[in-house]
Amino acid sequence: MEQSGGRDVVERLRSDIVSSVFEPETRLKFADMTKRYDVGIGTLREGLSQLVSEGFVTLEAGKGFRVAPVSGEELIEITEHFIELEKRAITDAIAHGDDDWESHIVSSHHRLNIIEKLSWPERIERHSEWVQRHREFHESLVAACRGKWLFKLRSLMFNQLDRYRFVTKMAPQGLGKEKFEEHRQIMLAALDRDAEKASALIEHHIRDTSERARTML
Amino acid sequence: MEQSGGRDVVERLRSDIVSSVFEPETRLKFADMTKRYDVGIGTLREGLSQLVSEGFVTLEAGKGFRVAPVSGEELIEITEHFIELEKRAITDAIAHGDDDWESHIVSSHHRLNIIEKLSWPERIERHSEWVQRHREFHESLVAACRGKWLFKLRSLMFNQLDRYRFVTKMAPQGLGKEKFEEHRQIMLAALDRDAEKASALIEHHIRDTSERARTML
DNA sequence: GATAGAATGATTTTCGAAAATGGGTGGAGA
DNA sequence: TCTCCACCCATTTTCGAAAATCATTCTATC
Repeated sequence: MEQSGGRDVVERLRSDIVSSVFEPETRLKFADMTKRYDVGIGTLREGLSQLVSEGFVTLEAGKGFRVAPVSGEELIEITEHFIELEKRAITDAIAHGDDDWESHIVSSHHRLNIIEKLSWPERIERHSEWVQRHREFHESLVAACRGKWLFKLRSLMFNQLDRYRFVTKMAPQGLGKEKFEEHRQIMLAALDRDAEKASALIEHHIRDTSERARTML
Repeated sequence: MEQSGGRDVVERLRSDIVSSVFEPETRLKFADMTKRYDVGIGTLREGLSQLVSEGFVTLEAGKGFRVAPVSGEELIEITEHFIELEKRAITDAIAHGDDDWESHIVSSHHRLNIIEKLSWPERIERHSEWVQRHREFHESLVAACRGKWLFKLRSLMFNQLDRYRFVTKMAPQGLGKEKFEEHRQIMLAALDRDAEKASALIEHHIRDTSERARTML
């Protein structure tokens, strides 16, 4: 089998930062990183550099890379930006989505469901998979929106929220069941082409999650 | 004198793309680029990679980097996003700006003025400087906005607009004088703490420029 | 004892050579 | 004539060694 190759080192890095494998403000030294991810210095540098643009990492000239800090203030700001962008995106997607769009929503929701139905220990075991599928589900909802930049910007904000969502995932279960139902409701509203309802549901879904995250920060 | 060092290779690259030194869709080969910018392959790759996140360059795995395409549709979308973000940013800046904020607006406007007052041939001669000072002026207006991400996102959109602004700059003069006055009006509204007026002026300023650019595309 | 400066070690940053990949040409077989 | 495959060249992508930079400790001098 072909080894990782090193093309998805960015994803692994982002995943590790989101999962707090590296805590905020931690220095990311090349000596350690190259061993951990089994790639060369140059490749790693390119990856880190990309994460700087995404806001996960900071770069101080001459001092190297660090994991970007987190704060309640920033969480609030990111949440508001995301909600704003997402509402516009889903409204447009609902207006212009075709059959492929609908079917992809259904399939990605199903994939998310499979993990969300698992027992608690199994679920945290496969947490990185959950992150991936959760991202894909929300992405599928707005996939049909024209507006390349609208999509880019909302994805930027969504990825940032992943960092903060993580803290709520490690908390005692109970909120899982709620979110489970919320996802279903959002899907149904989208398939029903009810933009108003889908927007409202998403707004509540996101804002509620962020609120909980903020209290746990 | 110390040679370039290679830390601002990103700015030179962006500047060359904005100025259409490399036309859209052009392949950016490392062999040529390393000679042109006098930096190594790795450094260049890191720079290109950053421009991918900013949307100036595209990267197809295995096929290398290309200058991102331009289109009237994208111009419209970028314009609307920028106006939306900029209005929020300037409103917040006007509400919270201090004396330093004001004085920096005045000084950067002055620096822009110096170039805008020049004769036509001199002005296109120093076009890259104009781009820089124009950016700094608009940036100074919103510098006091809290909201790190609001600032980031609006800057992303502003940089994209630079590409499209360029086509209008090469057109026969006449619009120069108008923009000259518009910049002054915007500055006065900001110093007067009139958020409504400043927002309206900026909206018109940007939308008008984009409209002209679109007809010339 | 305090401070500046030099020397040392750790880490980042740069760079070009080597490996991997893609595109294109030509020739053999049908 | 057309298709397929093997080869070759151009280009990208990866990688680690060498140079540059930053932080720290040690020493000499006031």
